[in-house]
Amino acid sequence: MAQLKRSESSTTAPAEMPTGAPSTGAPTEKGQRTRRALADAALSLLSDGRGFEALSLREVTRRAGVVPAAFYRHFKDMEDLGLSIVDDCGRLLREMLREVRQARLPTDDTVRQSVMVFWMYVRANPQYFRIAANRYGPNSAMGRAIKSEVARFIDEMAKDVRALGTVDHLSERTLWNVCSLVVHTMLNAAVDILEATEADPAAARRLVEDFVQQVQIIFIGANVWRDPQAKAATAAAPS
Amino acid sequence: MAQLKRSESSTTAPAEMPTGAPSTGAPTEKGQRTRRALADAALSLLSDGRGFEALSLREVTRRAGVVPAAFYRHFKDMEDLGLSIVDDCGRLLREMLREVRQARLPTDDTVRQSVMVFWMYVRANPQYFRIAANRYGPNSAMGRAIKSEVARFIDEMAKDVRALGTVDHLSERTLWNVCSLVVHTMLNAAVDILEATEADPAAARRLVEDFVQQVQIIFIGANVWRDPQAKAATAAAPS
DNA sequence: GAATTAAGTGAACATATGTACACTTTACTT
DNA sequence: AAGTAAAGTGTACATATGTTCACTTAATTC
Repeated sequence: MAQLKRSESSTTAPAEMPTGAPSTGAPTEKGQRTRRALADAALSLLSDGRGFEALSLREVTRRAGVVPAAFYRHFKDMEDLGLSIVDDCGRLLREMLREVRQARLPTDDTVRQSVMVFWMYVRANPQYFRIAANRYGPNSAMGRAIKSEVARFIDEMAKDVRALGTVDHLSERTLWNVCSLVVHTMLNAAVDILEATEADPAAARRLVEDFVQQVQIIFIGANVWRDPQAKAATAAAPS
Repeated sequence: MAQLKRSESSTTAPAEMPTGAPSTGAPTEKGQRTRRALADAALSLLSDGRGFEALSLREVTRRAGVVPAAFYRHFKDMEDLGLSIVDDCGRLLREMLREVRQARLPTDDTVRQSVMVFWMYVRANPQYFRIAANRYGPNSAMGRAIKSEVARFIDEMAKDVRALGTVDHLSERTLWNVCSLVVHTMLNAAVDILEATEADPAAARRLVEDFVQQVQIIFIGANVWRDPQAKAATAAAPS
């Protein structure tokens, strides 16, 4: 349930055959290479500021330097490709989280330091953050997959923040809410920053600073927040 | 500069001829009607959870009950249509802001009450909020237009909040940052809520509550925040 | 009511797309 | 080295798209 429903085509390995058959079935190395080429082609097209839905199969194969028919050797259809990409993206996000986790620091600096790790990842893998812009579109399988991946990310982050011991007064739901706010702000920022970074690097740095401040404000708010217990201190309106 | 660069085809009126010519040039009533039909068709297609870029001209005309060629009597191309829609959307947002402004209330309840107005608007005009999902895609004219419209919205909101007199300690930039955070959170929420509202109304209400809490936390954080003047109280890291 | 202009139609075009099939090439296994 | 299955090719077809043009219909103005 909490696990992202992975498509048949897991990205890295071909999901080893359940029945023995050890001899055949293992995909060749070149196979993996063009598979990656297709994914990269899609990502590069996505980087031109277009939505995934606006991509055509032929376009992708063209960019990958392959004939259209070859596509089907690797993916069932475009949707399958999309899911595979989202999968990779999730892996990256989780790796990033792990890195942030390792960098234990004095409390209030944690935010800025974490943002710097984030920013580093964004610059190193722009394509993967750009697809965050496709995170809506509920009826598309890709949109759903991204949402699922983001939820997972929020879950892990909530656990991490909880472990810091600085938010003991927050209920589970409130904490999750806070983390959700931070993550979505982060994804928004990633897209904006990437957009600016090519045109005006100085503006991009300013955006990063703004993002730092936003996250700091959120955490300040979270620290001060008191969950309503018994008496409703926060809500007085009847509606 | 601050004004959204409107396309040739302003939505409501045909931007009266510069030179006199008072007799001809006025578009007929039926003309306006199918023009609206086209926009509505696009909106309804958008509501299926697809991105604007994934819409085809023929699809729109089909849904509007018009032959493809008729499209060109009203819009130069799909991009033109998109800009027109964004324009309408901006009008709606500003109307919403005006309504929130009128409802002056005890300070802390302002948030909840404002959110309720917002929520009302979302339910009344789902289509227009759904297109917020298309707010990325920097290279598309539509994406840029939406961004411009959102920026305008943030500007007005910042002015309103400033007028409340509860954030005198915040610098312009910090205030703008806070409002930006709120607005983007609002747009995110709108999309999520609309998605849920059809499948599970109870979940939708919960999302609204979560959104209320997020905004409250942001404003609490903003109230506590102190802009660094001279001594840097917030940032101690060298990097 | 005739004239004029906007709005809508139908057919046609060149082009792009997704998918299928039989085929050749490449790489791995024994 | 031979055999086998995967990976890649080329061609083909049905379908969808954007745009055009000459045309009919409807509305507005004099």
